[in-house]
Amino acid sequence: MKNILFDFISKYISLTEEEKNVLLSLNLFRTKKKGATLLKEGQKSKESYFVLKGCIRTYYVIDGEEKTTAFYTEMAALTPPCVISKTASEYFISCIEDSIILVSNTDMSEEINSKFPKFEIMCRILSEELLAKQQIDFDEFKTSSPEQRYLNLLQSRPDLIQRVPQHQLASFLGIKPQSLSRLRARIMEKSKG
Amino acid sequence: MKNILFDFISKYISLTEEEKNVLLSLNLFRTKKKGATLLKEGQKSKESYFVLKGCIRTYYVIDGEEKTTAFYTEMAALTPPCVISKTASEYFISCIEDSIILVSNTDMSEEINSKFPKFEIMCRILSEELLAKQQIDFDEFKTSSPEQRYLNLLQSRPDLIQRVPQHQLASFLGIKPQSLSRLRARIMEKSKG
DNA sequence: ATCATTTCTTAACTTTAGTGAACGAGTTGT
DNA sequence: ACAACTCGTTCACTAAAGTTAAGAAATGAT
Repeated sequence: MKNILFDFISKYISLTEEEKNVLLSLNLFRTKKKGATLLKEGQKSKESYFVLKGCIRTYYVIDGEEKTTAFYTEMAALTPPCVISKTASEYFISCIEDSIILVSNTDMSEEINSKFPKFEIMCRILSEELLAKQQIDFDEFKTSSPEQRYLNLLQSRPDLIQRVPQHQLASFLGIKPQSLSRLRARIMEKSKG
Repeated sequence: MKNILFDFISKYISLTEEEKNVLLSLNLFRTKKKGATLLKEGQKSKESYFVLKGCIRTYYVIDGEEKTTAFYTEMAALTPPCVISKTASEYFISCIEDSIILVSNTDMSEEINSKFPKFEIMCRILSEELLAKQQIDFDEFKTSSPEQRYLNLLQSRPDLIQRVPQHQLASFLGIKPQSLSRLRARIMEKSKG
């Protein structure tokens, strides 16, 4: 697990052994069971997450229905909007699989950032990259039909289709589970005929 | 114009008069005519933008058709994904109105950030905030129908409906111009009957 | 192992978006 | 002033997603 973390960090900054030890001494790794909840709607939180192994999802409950909007798998980082805005969370976060998550909190991060300006720089670069990546994803979503979105997902994150329940995939694609079933049948039909 | 910039910055960090002067001495303000292009598809760029006055849009050309995905108005910042990934741009940026834009470039920003760690912190916070805000927008988009999206926009950015052409608004909402016309007629009908 | 629950698929029907075409209003360029 | 465009709207038609309901398959709990 340590290696996954340090491999990730090394893409942005280089750490000395001492710095690595400081990080490890904070004991941030958590193992979570499938189905475990990390954050609930209405809750306040200062926690950010980094997925070392497994898969977590964010979902809203709207009119009693779960609407899954994002999946985070290995090497993905998530700071919920409520942590930034210091307001109550509008959504839930839970584990889709047994997972190992690095959980950090804002106060601790601020402290580390002020002690090690390197981290401040990493956080800035990481945020910029995530923002750019999300802009592209959002644009792709806006400019595609549900069917194209599904085909794109098949290309870009084929693992998700395997490890995530269909009804959660559906709302991730912005449609109902029945529509996803139908759309998949339609695609199969096309590739046959 | 200076005031708009410094008011914006003051939300994140406080600047001394000297620091303000350093910023102004860089001469970053640009006035642009309606229709002027800031970035073209296929082009490489190191420029980031901050809108002081006016409105700019990002759009793709897909199968010969313009697909507008975002609008940036007063006090909005934009670093195109291609600047972060150092690749050729996938989209265009142009002015919808006569605008005053602050244009900065990566090399200059890096230099300022290393000289004034304050700016590094501001950039990190700003990126985190924009990321959080965009996550919410994306989630809202995914969980809404086109009609709901239009009604939301009417609430959250009523000025856009006035200052932006309908067909650009349509692709921003993820639909065709004809569908937006129809959808608006439908809403009018409902509020009457 | 069995029962209960959840998940996925299918189907029929309704609603809405996409498509192609036409029209009038407003703009631009000459 | 005129022609050429662009833009927004409307219409008829097609295609696809939402809705409601039912049943099969998979999962979980006792």
